[in-house]
Amino acid sequence: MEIIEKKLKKAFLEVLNKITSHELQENDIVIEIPKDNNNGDYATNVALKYSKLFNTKPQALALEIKELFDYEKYDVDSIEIAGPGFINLFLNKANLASTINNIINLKDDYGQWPLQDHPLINVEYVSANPTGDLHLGHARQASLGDSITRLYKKAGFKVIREYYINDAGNQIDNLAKSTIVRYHELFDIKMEMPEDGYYGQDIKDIAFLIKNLVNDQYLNDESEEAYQYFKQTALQFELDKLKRDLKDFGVEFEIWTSEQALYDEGKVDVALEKLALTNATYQQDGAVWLKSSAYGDDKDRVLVKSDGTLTYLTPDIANHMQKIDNGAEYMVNLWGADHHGYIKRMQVALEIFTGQKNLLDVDIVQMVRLIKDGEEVKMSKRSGNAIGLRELCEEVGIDAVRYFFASRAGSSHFDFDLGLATSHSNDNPVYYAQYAHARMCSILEIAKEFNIETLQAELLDNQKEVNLIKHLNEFPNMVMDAAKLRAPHRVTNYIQKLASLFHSYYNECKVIDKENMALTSARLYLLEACKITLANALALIGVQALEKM
RNA sequence: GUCCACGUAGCUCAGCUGGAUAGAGCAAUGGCCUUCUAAGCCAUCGGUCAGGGGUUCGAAUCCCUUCGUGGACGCCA
Repeated sequence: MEIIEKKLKKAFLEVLNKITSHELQENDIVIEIPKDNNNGDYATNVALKYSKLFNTKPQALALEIKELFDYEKYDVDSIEIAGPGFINLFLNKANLASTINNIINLKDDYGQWPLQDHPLINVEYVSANPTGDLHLGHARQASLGDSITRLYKKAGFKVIREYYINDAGNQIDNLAKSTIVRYHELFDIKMEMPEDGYYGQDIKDIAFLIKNLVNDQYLNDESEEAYQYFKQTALQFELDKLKRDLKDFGVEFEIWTSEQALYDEGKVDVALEKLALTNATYQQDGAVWLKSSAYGDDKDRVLVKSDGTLTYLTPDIANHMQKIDNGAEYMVNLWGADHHGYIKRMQVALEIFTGQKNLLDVDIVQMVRLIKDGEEVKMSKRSGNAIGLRELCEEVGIDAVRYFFASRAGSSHFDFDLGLATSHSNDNPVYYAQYAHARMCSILEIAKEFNIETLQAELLDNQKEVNLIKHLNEFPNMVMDAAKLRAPHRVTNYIQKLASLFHSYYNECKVIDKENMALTSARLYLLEACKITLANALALIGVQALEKM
């Protein structure tokens, strides 16, 4: 893959190393596309950045670079020095033609980087308790997590997607108890809900299902068998619902790790034993503690409670150890903001285990506030009628929800205005991008019967055409940057810009001109390249590229 | 109280590994369909980048500090 920026970096590196003996690397050179076309097709600040290092003035250094630059080799028409010492490049058209041909040849693979020499990355996200419906925070995590893993793959990283199911612990007992209460209600028997009971409609649905299956068989049955039946049935129901909702949302996982299975397979015990061997644990007040404070945590953490049961941390450590056993060499977790304080202890636990730091990065995804009529809609577990992922998709549409969540950095607080998203759904940015794609398809459809001539890129001399090509050319770089930063909103920014450049071009230039097939052909090549790139970008965030609207 | 994140246009947010005049969408105002899809385009309006200091050729961006918002500070998960 020949990228113009990369070529130019090499070019400047060559020149700079001629001027001085300082050993600069390719990464030391920054090539950017100026906002103003008058400042060239590309620009660099190397003269400003390194004049001090070279013991000269920016302007003088820039002038020297200009003299030594190999114009022919790099298809550069001219260089201008501007402002305090910016070096602005004006490209020759040969560069633009190669961009278009390259995209059309690669098609779906445009933007795909070769497999990187980088460890296998495990990305865990959503991991909501199987005790109710997915809420908007989960939806945001699902959208971001899925887009991040798609970006990783496009950037050439090996990645595995994981959902950790908390199917053990108090919340599952509360699920079972809540189901039992609802089941009895169906026979007009009033029972007391557990303190942290679940009040959602889904629990009533499970109770109804159980009634249909076993009728009154488990009424007032306090046996372990009956309890296990309620628990397992409810769990299975919730899990199936989770998987279905996520799949409908376009979000899938290679691995579903069961917390209970970690217990059953003895992996939690093994983790505890291994930790004990490192001398990083101690006994106090009848509990087993992890010496996490010695590694930068605020305080030590309990692993085994004095009643013999485990804290949430312990099986989660086993979970992360299993990831490593399964080949993960780098791990990323997306957690809700309420788990913020939990990051350090997990990183510490992994450090104690492996002796390595920086194995795990945790990205915090801030909560989503739902706004309706200018006021926050309070989500109450008790009321059981909160708006979740499924309801939101039904009202707004999957593409719009995915786009909306992908377009905002997870670290920022996010108010989701339901009124805006529903009543003004036609103004949603996702339609803007999809409409651009549909328009491109429409023209290409009409032009299907034409006899297309070979590409003469020099005919594409309209400024808007040049801007489009330059933006298309940036796609692979955007993919790599967005992947490394785990920032899917860079993709939506890219999409908005591409759609905007295209819509603007569309209104200024008519693509099809039967009197001038050479120009028409050139524009059709450009259009095809735009369509491929836009579709590839939309695929990164799981949004459909519509052919018709 | 301690720790972390965030604070950019009326609203929701980009820009933050320092660069040229701070951007987009929505909202507001005025134009553009006998012409490849008007879910579009063009123009206008809109900013003390929370406040204050510092670092330097240059700061929304990096550092310090004050204020504000959210979150975390369990032998809950």
